[in-house]
Amino acid sequence: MASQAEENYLKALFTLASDSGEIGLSDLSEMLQVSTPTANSMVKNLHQQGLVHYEKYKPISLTSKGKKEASLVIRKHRLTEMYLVEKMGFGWEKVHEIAEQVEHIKSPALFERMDELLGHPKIDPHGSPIPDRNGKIEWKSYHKLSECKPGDSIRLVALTHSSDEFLQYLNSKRLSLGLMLQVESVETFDGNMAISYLKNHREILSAKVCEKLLVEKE
Amino acid sequence: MASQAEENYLKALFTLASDSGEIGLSDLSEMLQVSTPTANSMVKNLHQQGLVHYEKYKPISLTSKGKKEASLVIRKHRLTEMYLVEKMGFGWEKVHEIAEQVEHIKSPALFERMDELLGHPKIDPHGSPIPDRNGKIEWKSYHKLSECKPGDSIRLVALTHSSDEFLQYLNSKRLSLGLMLQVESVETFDGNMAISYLKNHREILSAKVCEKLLVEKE
DNA sequence: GTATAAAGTTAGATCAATCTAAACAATGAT
DNA sequence: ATCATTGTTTAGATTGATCTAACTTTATAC
Ligand SMILES: [Mn+2]
Ligand SMILES: [Mn+2]
Ligand SMILES: [Mn+2]
Ligand SMILES: [Mn+2]
Repeated sequence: MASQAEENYLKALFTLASDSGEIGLSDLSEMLQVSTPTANSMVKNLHQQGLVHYEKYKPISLTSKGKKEASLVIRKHRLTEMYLVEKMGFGWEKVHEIAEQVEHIKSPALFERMDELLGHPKIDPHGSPIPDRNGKIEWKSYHKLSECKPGDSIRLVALTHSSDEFLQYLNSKRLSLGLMLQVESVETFDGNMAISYLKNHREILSAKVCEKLLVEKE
Repeated sequence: MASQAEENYLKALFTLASDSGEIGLSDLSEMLQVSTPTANSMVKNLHQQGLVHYEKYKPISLTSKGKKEASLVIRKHRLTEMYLVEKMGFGWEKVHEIAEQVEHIKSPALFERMDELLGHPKIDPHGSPIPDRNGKIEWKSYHKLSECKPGDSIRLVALTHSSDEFLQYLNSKRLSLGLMLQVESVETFDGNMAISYLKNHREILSAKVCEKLLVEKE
């Protein structure tokens, strides 16, 4: 059974693989806030276990076994976040830290029960897909709000990143997933967008923010 | 912050203190399934932290600081068990193993929320008291079923031990906490007791079982 | 009271996960 | 092609939690 540390490395590798191209040791060590030698020795360990492809000085990647293991940890993480929000009333900005710990609990029954009680949710509170029991992920191709044009009416469905601060910021603007947004105008100079939503809300969102908001055309 | 291992030692020491007299290293090492030298070095470590009283070759005991810490871990354990049973539908025989892990999660908010959602329960699914936020425990003085006499009508309120097997056994006899029991007869030779309950259930319980069932006179 | 048994301690090793310092390899800029 | 920068690896140490083997102290039994 993978240790807590091993599970965190697998998860980090999976995430890095999905949002960048080649993974270097330094990416991994930075993401996990450990030194490169630490990451290096853990990668060797995971290699021994057949979970990562590794050759000296080459980029790192997960084997299919590794991908599956990683997906299952991510499944536990996201089910937990969803459970904390839906069943325990936590705000979406509070749940990541807790899930980071709960994801390591060894009890298939616990996560199966969360899944059932939640009605087999497909996404977590930040709009990220929840892998199924076999580690399969249904990738949706969403658009960034920043790519929308004036007049577009779209639904906010997910976030590309969900730091505490970003979530707090969205809270302060009353922005939440599922919301319909109207793009009023786009400033070509800096990419600022004016959007309106919820009857009488109107906000100017920076390009930096719009890049992180994923939307779906109805 | 106490590590997972440290928390387990504190909890073991607390439990040993409440159900035996003097605590020897061997009791501790046996309870935690580690070697005596391992327990010995951990006890020294906890002593350094002011959590246990320790002098070479003398019995071990928790300091008041240690007792409080231990109680708070037990609080987390029992709240978790209660939450799993009441809110997630687990059987009382399934929850100990999960709680053994969840009790180490560092998130006061998680346990506060469990407590609220449960309506600040005073006892866990096995009838053991849940310490309050300050680690205070309300000790109830229950009677053992084995001390009851024919004709007694009492309520089953707690268990002195709750191993998986014992809980399964109780399940098979449809015995659960809160139930009213009538003592029909007691066999003086071996202490076997005939009890009736739930309209039409009638069972002979061994002395071994009756010792582990705690009851309250209405 | 001494011998034996039980319980506790010390010493020394291991293993996972981490670190720093130093050496080495690949890249890419002149 | 050379060299500097960047990224990777090795070496060696540390810390927490564990172990076994050997030794010491305390308790128990004749
Ligand atoms: Mn998360
Ligand atoms: Mn984690
Ligand atoms: Mn328990
Ligand atoms: Mn535990």
